[in-house]
Amino acid sequence: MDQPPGNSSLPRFDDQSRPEGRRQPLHRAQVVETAREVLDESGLAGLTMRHVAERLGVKSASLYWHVRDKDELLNLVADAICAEIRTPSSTSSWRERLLELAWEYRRVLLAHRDAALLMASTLPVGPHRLRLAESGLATMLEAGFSPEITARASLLFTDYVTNFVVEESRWEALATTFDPDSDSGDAIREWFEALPADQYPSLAALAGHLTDPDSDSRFEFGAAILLAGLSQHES
Amino acid sequence: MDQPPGNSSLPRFDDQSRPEGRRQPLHRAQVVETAREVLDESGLAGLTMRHVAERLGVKSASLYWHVRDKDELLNLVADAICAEIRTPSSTSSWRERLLELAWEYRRVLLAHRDAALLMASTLPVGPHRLRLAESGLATMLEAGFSPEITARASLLFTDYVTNFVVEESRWEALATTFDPDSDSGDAIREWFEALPADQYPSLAALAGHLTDPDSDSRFEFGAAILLAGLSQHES
DNA sequence: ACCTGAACACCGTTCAAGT
DNA sequence: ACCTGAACACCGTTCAAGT
Repeated sequence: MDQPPGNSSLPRFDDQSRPEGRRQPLHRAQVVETAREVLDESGLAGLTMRHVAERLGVKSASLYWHVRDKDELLNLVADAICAEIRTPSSTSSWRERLLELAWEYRRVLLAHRDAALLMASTLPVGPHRLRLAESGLATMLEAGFSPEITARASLLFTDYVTNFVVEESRWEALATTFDPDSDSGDAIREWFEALPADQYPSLAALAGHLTDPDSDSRFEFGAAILLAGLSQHES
Repeated sequence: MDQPPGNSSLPRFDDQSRPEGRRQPLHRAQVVETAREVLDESGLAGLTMRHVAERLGVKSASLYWHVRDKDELLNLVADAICAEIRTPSSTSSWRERLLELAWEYRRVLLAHRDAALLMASTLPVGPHRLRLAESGLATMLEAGFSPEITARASLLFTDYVTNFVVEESRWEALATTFDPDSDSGDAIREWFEALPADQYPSLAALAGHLTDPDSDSRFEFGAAILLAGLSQHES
């Protein structure tokens, strides 16, 4: 295991303005698309330059002509996934729009294996991820929140969704590891219940709730907390 | 780069109950302590079995006698770091106790390189990390919150702190990469300001606030939002 | 009981060389 | 312009063998 990347550079996404005239500009898009397929099948740990190259019928060294390094490829894949996000219309209240945006973002993250982990490992610098941020910021600015509150709350909200899905996916993977048959995560709950009650009385008592598999409901709960806290700052 | 680990098993931390009589039980603690030193010096990406072994004057294969695998070692290091957390006393209100716990947890995370990333990559199954969770849960239960709200809010709060520090550290590393001299992150702010204003008007306008380097203030803001939202559920 | 040697099956990346 | 061969400098982990 290694550390997530994402700290190396701030790329520009101006690839639509190519030298023109040539007719193999598919190549870079092909690499990204293939990487997305590898991610879906093998997860982030299985997304290696060598596997992507192999699937393209090419040697791994060839990828470095199309892409600066693996970090850039990960950024491109992350942005490609975020292209699926449908930004909410402007007809509803700021609460409804933020809530809709949160559910929509989560939906897309859950649609691709390890997508949340990829977002957490990568800087939000692609056009579609910027579009997601822009949507949240614009919603709050229009609602009359101050620039400072808007900026901070928007980061808070995006990070909430991303990290919720990271934990949600990790929990699901763990539960199926320990309970290959049932999907209820009983083994994990029993582990909490078996904790020494003199040292960890609350943990043992709340084992059932801490391992609650209803992640939709848990997601809604957190989002509601954030929105309620945010209302405090409404102008 | 690889994917964070943490999904492999649910260890028991009962190492104080050893077979007795022998007198080299320092070994495992030595390995963990050395790994913590390597983490502090080289970060999570530099924390490899081979480096830990080398620093101990031993071959990497030897580590596998003391530790099942790297994931277990990471769990032990994570818990060793969390041993530094001083849990707040019970004399104050639930708000004050949760807030104090959050600041204290963040303080410890910031005291060790990549500590937040390590917590995010690892399951909270060690005794000191359980103690941290127990403290938050007990605080809320005593304040009269329902078991369900307590469990969900406590997870929300812990994850908030962890992920805030992950982002905070990432941002700091990025800022010093682009502005080696100044610590103000000017280059990143300018990158946001240079975004096409017709597509990303809010992002460009809020560039200054989005790159605000006052992370103490941003941390306080998020914690206040969570506490305010939580008050809604007070019994 | 503890450690080593040596290997296995991987990584990301570079670079001269081919076409 | 694009790809290959071959290497470099790494990884985590296993396992027979030493002491």
